[in-house]
Formats: sequence, C-alpha cells, structure tokens
Amino acid sequence: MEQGRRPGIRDVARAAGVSRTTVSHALNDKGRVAPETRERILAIAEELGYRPNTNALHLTQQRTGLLALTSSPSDPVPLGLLDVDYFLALAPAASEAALRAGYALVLGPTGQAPELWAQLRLDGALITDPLPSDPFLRELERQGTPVVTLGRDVDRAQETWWVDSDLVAAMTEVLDHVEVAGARRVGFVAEPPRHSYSIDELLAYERWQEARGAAPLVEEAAGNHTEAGFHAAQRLLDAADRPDAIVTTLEGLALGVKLAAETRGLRVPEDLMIAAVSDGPGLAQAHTSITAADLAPAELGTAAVRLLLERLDGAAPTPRAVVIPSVLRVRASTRRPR
Amino acid sequence: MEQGRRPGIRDVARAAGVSRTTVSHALNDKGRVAPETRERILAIAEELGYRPNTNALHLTQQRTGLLALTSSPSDPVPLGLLDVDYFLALAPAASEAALRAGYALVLGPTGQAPELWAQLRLDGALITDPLPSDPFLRELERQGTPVVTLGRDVDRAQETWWVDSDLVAAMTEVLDHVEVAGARRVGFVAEPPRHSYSIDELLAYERWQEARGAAPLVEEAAGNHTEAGFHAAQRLLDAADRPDAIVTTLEGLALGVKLAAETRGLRVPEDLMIAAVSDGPGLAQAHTSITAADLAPAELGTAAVRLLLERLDGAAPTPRAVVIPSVLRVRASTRRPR
DNA sequence: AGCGTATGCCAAACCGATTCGTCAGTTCGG
DNA sequence: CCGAACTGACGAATCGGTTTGGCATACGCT
Repeated sequence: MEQGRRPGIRDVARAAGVSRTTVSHALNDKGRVAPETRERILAIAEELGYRPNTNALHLTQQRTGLLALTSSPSDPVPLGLLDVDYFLALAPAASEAALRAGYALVLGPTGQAPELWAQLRLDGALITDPLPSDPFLRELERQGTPVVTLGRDVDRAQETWWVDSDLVAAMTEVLDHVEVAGARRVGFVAEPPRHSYSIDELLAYERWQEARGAAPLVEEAAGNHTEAGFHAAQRLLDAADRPDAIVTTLEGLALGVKLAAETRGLRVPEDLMIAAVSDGPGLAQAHTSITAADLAPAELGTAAVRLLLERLDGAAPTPRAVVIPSVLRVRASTRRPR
Repeated sequence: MEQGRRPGIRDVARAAGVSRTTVSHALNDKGRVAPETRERILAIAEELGYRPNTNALHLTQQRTGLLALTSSPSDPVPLGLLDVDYFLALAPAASEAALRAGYALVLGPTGQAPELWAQLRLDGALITDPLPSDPFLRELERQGTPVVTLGRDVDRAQETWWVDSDLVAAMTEVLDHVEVAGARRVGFVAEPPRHSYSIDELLAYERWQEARGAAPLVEEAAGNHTEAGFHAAQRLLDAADRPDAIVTTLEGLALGVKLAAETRGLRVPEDLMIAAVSDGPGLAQAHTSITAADLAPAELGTAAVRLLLERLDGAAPTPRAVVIPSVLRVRASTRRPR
C-alpha cells in the first residue's frame, strides 16, 4: 500500500492533469479556478490522502507553527500551584485545538534556560497563571511573540489578552449554595493570593462574609498539597468557634480538608460541609464525594488557543478577554439530610 | 537595533564576501573550506546573530523537528497515575534536552483524536508508562515513528528502546534501610501492578519478605491520590498485627500514609516508619520529612530524549535500554532516636 | 468586426537552507 | 616541463509548497 513517499502537490497535479499552481489555488480557494476543476482536484487530493507538508507551508508563510504552553518562569513555584488534574484537562484540550488549526503545542522549558526560548521561534505563547506585572510576558511581547494568558495579569488586565473563569461568581455561587444547604459559619482554606484566581476567590469570600456582617475566617495553605489543606483545616476546626462548613480552592486542598474532618471525627456533611471551587476527578471519586465548581478546564484551554489564533490572524488586534462560565456540581459533602 | 528581518545565510555570505555554499560548509563543517575562511565566517555569523531558519533546515532534511511526549492513550487512566511532581521534573528537562538538539517537544493530545497524531508528522515519540504489549507503541512504530518509552513495555523489553529506573534495586534499598533503622514488620501500600514500575516494586517487596520468611503485607491503593494512600494505610494499621514501617511508591501515597499515622495517633518514626520509592518536593517539605528514593526524573527525561535522538541518528539501530540510578534520601521519617 | 474585459490555467520566482557537480588554481611526481 | 591530483570556492538544483505575472481563450458590447 505504502508508496514509500507520501503524495505531494505535484502528485495531485499529475493525477488531475493540471499544474501545481492550479492545485494550490483549488485547495486554498485562492486564485481563479473553474468550479468543476476545483471539485475534481479536491476529490483526487482526498483520494490520494494528500496532506500539505507543514515545513514547506511554514517556510513560505514565515511561521513556525509552534505555540508554547507554559507557566511563567518568573514564578518561583513553577507549575506547582496548578492543580494537577486541572492542568491535565487543560493541556490536552489546548493541544488538540492547536493541532486542528495546524499548530503544535510545545511544552515550555524551565525558566533556567531562557536562551532556548529564543532558538525556538514561537508563533505565540499561552501562559498560565501570570504574576502581577509579569516581566516574562512583557519580554515575550517585546520580542514580538503574541501572548494569551490563562488567568489575568491583574495589573494589566486591560492591556492584555486573557482567558479566565469568573472566579468571583464561582466562589459566590459555592458560598450561596452552602448557606442554603444550612451552613451557619463558613471558613475558608485559602491559598496565598499571588495569582488572579486566588485573589478573586479571597475577595469574593471576604465580600460575602462582610455582606452578612461576619468576620472572615481564613486559614492559609501553602502549596496545593493535600497535607497543607489538612493542616489548615485542622487549625480552623481547633478554633474556639469552629465553622460548620469549609470552602477551599483546589482539589488537593479539599481532600485534605476532608481527611482533617475524618481525623477529628466529624461527619461530612452532618457536622461539617465541604466545598471547593476547582473541581477534579478526585472530588467526584472521593469516599464522600465533594461539592465543587467545575471550571471547565478543557474549555479554558480550547478558548485560550482560539483567542491566540485570533491574535495571530489579526482578528483580535486589541486586548480581549474571554470568560468561561463554571458549573456547580453538588455532591454528598453539602447534602445534609433533614 | 532590530533590522526588521533576522539575518539569513545570504546576509552572512554577503558580509563575508563568499558564497552561501561556503557559509553553509563553514557552519556545518561539511565541505572543504580553508581554516581561516571558516574562522572569519564563524565570527561574522556570530556577530550578526545568525540562527539558521528551522523550517528551511527541516525542509531539506525531511524532518519536522517535533518529538512528542505523552502517556499511552491505550491507558484508561491517562497521565493520571503519574506522580505530579515527577512529571513536572521530567517534562521540562526533556523539553530542554530536545531544544538543545534543535527539536521541539510537543504535548501529545488525548487519545480521543488519533487522526490528529498523523497530521503532526513526528520525528519521534516519548511514551511514559506503557502498558504491556501496548498497541499504541506498535502502531506508532508501524507508521515509522521511532519510540522510546519511560518505563518498560514488560512484554517487549527486549525489542524496544527504553529508559527506566532500577526499581527493584531502589525498592530493595529502601527496605534494607528501613530494616537497618530498626523496623521489624514492613507493610507495603502498593499500586495496582499495571505498569512496569509498580510490577517491579511489588516483586522486589515480595522477594524481600520471602527472603526473611515473612508473609507479604500489602494493601492496594487505587490511584495516586493522597486519599487512597490514607485509606490503604488505615487498613494496614487496623490489622491485628500492624506493621511498624510502611513503604509505598508515589509521593501522594506517602503523604496519605503519614496523615493516616497522625490520625491514629502514631508517632513517626517512633511508632511507625514511612518511606517511599518516588521522591518529590512534598516529601522533603512535609511536616515530618519522609525518606524516599529519588529516581532523578529530570535525568530520566534527559536520557530518554538522548536515546531517542540516537535512534534518529542511526546511532542506536537495535533495541537499547538505559537505566538511571536512584539515590536514597534519608529523612526524619526513618530516623528513629535510640 | 473590433476592442476591452473577464476567465481559466500555467510558468517561473520565491521562502532559506543543504548538497551535488564543476571549475580554476596550486602542488607534486615523473 | 607537463599532466595528475588535490584544494578551495562557487553555481545551480533541491526540498514542497505559495504567489506573482502573463498568456491564451471566450465573452460582451458598440
């Protein structure tokens, strides 16, 4: 079957009895080609399994066909803050969207070797969780590499292209849900507010408490490891006036909170309700499944690639923001029997 | 400063007063060029900041310059079994090694869209944790894409190119260490033996116990979530004849074991020693730091890329295996005060 | 009929590198 | 002193596409 070499445009031209030029025009809807000729060429190309050589394509188009996906090397905790499952949903979706558009999504190297970035002439970059006024973003843009961020550079939200969840809305929805479910006193296991998402969530929580005349009840968990959530939750639960519900951000933290409740002999949800903002498979599968806002990471990844491609096309010449809605997944951890 | 266009080989040729051919020969040490001419050309190229255009390069060399890094889509639990921090150390190192050799490491899309793989004409692929007789590997090789696996396809270890840790040795070293440290009865929180690493580790544990005339004491934890490790450890600790040491595999599982010990009111290491085979930052930073075998994931990633490049060069025409040594990191969890 | 214009297709140039074959000049051996 | 062999450099072809400019032919209009 295999003809050794894969068919090129000249093979299609030969089979159709026309010139390479005409084949190119037909395939790209560019020049003037008679409709029936076009049809014939398309049919033959399809039959031969013709796929344009990407190198040759990129050579003429002065592109590389490469998009990078990476966290900011300016971040001292590279990629570490990301929820695993969140990233593992986002990255393949982004990769798939890029491939469909003829681009390849490359994994960014670590920040230690910035000169390698230059060697790879990227057409564009996707940066997750930028820091405020992130210098890396500025440098990329200065070099002419268009950037789209996942999460905002909070200092420059008006001047940059970004995709994000509405985390204030998501957090508020979680809090409202917990309140309706019967919670009286809601604690928050928070991350250090370094990225836009943690800033938004903390803000939403503080506002929500303030609206109820309640003081914020926050314990900070450094890192996303379950252990950090475990200990932060323990501190909340050991306090004199312990909460009857704890909300938190990442999947790992929520699992830590749940283990802390078990350790203290608290029943979930009877004695303590638990809810998270970022859903993940671990929450649905947990022994007692945990309510969470599903941020739709796959959609975020796809949307980010799409926005980046629009920048490359020139279809989005000025800063633009895309907000992906989240969906509350109500599970056992907040379903209190009456 | 920026001249608009970056310098091409003709710019170098013009500046040096020679032909493009000579420049090419000088830069690649190919044809016959007088030493002083070569020096002059190299100097000028350096000064101009010349970097060959990768598209043009790949076009002539009939390559794409793309290597994929992905887990096997045949695996029903894609990438999920990987330890996060393990992957986050491995991937950037692999990416860096690829970039240094002029290749880009692309993120594989999910298994749902296999036709996209074909569109991307890979020069080679890195597959983590293949399943036994993995059909995806076979398919890739059939299509002419050289593959190197991280971890072995246990059924075809003789016929494939792979990079792996010596997990039998690592596990045995951990067990020996725990015994010397004073453990009398060692339990094992294991993963389902689906991949080569979990198979090796289980085998090593069983052998070690057998050599001591002891029955294996194994609890299986599904998935790498801390929660699974927590519950598996609880089962071990609730048994009539509870172990005074627990070894396990991944970082997440070890943290779960530790939380289980805390919950049961057991002191680490006095009442229970804990050790893992795959080290990670969470173990070093844990409240009570945990002993573990550091598998050097960055070295694994680098070695895998190197082996793949050797296959591409033709320098490794027949199946070859590379074993990366591990290092035991002794920490508080096994340092029992006398 | 004559002229201008639109249509359908193609030849050639181009993108930026490598590589093959050639050529002029030098060195060496007989 | 002459031819062979070697040296250093170059022109042109090549990779696989796109794009520009041009050339026939057909058509419409006066």
